[in-house]
Amino acid sequence: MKRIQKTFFAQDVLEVAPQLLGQTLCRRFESGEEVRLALTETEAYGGEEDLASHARFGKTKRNQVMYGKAGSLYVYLIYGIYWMLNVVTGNVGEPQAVLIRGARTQSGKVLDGPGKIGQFLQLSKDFYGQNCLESKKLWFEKGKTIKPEDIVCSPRIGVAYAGQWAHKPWRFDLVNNSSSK
DNA sequence: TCGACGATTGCC
DNA sequence: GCAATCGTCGAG
Repeated sequence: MKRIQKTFFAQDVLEVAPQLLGQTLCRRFESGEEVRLALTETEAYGGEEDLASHARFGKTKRNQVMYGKAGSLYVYLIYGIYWMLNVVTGNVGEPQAVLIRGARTQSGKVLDGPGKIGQFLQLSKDFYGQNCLESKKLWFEKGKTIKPEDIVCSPRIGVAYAGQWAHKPWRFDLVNNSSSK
């Protein structure tokens, strides 16, 4: 299998987020077991001007990795319970990231929601700042290419505080996967 | 330092 | 409808 390279993640987040649909997310556990997920739902977070983004207050201890190299993993704890998985995109200095919201296992199990993804992948703070171009624990491989007409855009989830930015259609779903929303 | 709260989920 | 649970953030 072929690991997805830096040129892909270095694109603008609005290019990367939809193009990640259908690609393969790979995880190697401590036991040596490897699992692969087909991505079905993503969300794009733009720069500091995006009031829905963690970068809206500028660079902070938590979000600094978003300002770094494309392909870096931005993993953070939400509600003290769930670990969220993001991949940094764009150029260094531009805090962009894609949130992984949904995927399907090889056995067909549906992981619907970012918290469940993190649970399944057994994420932790150790993943913060890892680079998916090099990591032995988490990376992306070339999967299926999704046709534009099979992608559905809608507003992002859980960002009502973001004013007009909450309405941006920056959530991307597979069309045959969006019925449950 | 302090108080508030979140890119969520599941149970009441 | 709301509690769980804690690190981070801006304010004081």
